[in-house]
Amino acid sequence: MVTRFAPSPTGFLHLGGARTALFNWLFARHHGGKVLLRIEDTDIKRSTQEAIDAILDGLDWLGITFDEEPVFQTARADRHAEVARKLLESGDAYKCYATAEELEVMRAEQRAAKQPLRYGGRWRDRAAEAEEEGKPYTVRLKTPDTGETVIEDAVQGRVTVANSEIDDYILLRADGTPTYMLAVVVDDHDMGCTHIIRGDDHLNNAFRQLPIIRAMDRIEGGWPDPVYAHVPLIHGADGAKLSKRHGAVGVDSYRDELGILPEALVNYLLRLGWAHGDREEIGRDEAIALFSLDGVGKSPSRFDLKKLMNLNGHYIREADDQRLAKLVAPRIGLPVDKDLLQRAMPELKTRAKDLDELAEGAEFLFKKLPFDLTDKAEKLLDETGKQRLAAVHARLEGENDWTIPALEASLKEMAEELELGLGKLAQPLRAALTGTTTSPGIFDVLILLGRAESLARIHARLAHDGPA
RNA sequence: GGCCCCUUCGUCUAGCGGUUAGGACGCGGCCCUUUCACGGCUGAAACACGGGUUCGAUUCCCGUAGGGGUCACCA
Repeated sequence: MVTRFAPSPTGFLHLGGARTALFNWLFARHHGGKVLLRIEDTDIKRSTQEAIDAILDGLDWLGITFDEEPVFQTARADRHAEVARKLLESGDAYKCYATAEELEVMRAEQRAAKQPLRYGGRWRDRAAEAEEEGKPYTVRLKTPDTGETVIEDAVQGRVTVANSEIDDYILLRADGTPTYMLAVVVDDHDMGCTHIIRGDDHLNNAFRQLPIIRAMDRIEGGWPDPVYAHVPLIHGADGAKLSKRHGAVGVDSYRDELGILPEALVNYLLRLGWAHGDREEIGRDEAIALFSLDGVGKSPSRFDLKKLMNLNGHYIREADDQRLAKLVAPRIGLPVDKDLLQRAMPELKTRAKDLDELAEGAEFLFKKLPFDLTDKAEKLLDETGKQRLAAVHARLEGENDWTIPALEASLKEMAEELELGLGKLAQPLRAALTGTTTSPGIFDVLILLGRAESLARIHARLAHDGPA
């Protein structure tokens, strides 16, 4: 059992591609088979090394690994041409001398006449004529023109297309290079792929590719039909195929710009178009255990950032503190004490849905006096706020047991004496300590900052003659 | 336009002839509470429409409508 992911390197790793890769990977792992990677770089003009690196990098980040070295399609051009030649020799393909310009004119006429756009087989039954000798030609597949082709798709079910709908398309370009349509089929065969799991934008292609497979099976044998599984596409919020205009579509921007954890994206992508009863939060190992093509739905799904974010919050809460500290540190615009950051993590991580929010929440730890307060925090330190802060300061100065239970007992007692809610003391204190109105529990903040720093920050506020 | 596919709350989905149509995100309320979160409870919210088949259709069949995909010497 062999599956494969076959991206064309014309950009970053697209979300849709990532999900296709994930499904192939899960399917293979579930069945104890192999997943292979093939880079479809036959479009030399659009393929770049950066794109290849970006795709490899994205897959690696998601933890999608392959069982063999990647196959580069361009390196196999000779083999593709060889298959084309066999098809030519057997009469399953023929030489076509029509030029690109002629064909464009033909299509324009068909469009104008509202006819279906077809090649029509103008060179199909003409043996290469003498006068064409030496002229450039393309090699076209001679597809059957009667009957119909049926595919039992593992996701889409039975799909039937009349053979008359299938055009004689080009296998080899005039310069002798293979087209995608030929290359995929040959490579899938040579790589031993048994299951083709891909986006359903390829469903129509399957009907065009099958004739090559069947012809080769007739010619040399050993070319069985693969099992096809065409997975519905991911759409944007507007219901159209996900593209650049929908904003972030590369997995790298989810990592770098949105601060998403790979396990969150994997879980989200898994649930987009696939389900196993009511299960929502599914880790990697469990995904392997549960995955099957039966669970893949037939309708396209829309990408919902809110839900991804929610899942991300879940995985942040579950993530190891040391790992989080490492990921968050570079996102804080201040020199960071990694140790302190890690110690604070249990309190910080319940309050963030992405790594930037986490960084934002951690910022107060690393501020240096004097620092500014947010407007809301400033308002908490009005006359009464300052009075209460002064009282708290006095109380804390006399506190030698700097632990959560002791500080909590102390301030609660104080609040009772003053007949105030604890919040009346905690909020001004929070403002002075963190410069903001939201933070982890006030006693956690006191402990994290430590006695000296806490008292210094309070003192700085009391000494400060700012507005209000 | 031809061909192919799809259609359950706003979104992701469960359902595979008989259910008070379930869960999750988001949204509202309540609880917890030192803020913000987390967590718990709770509410509003869906079977596109029309015909069949059937004792009975969300479920099966056929239309209609809507959406999507695809029609290159791109992949």
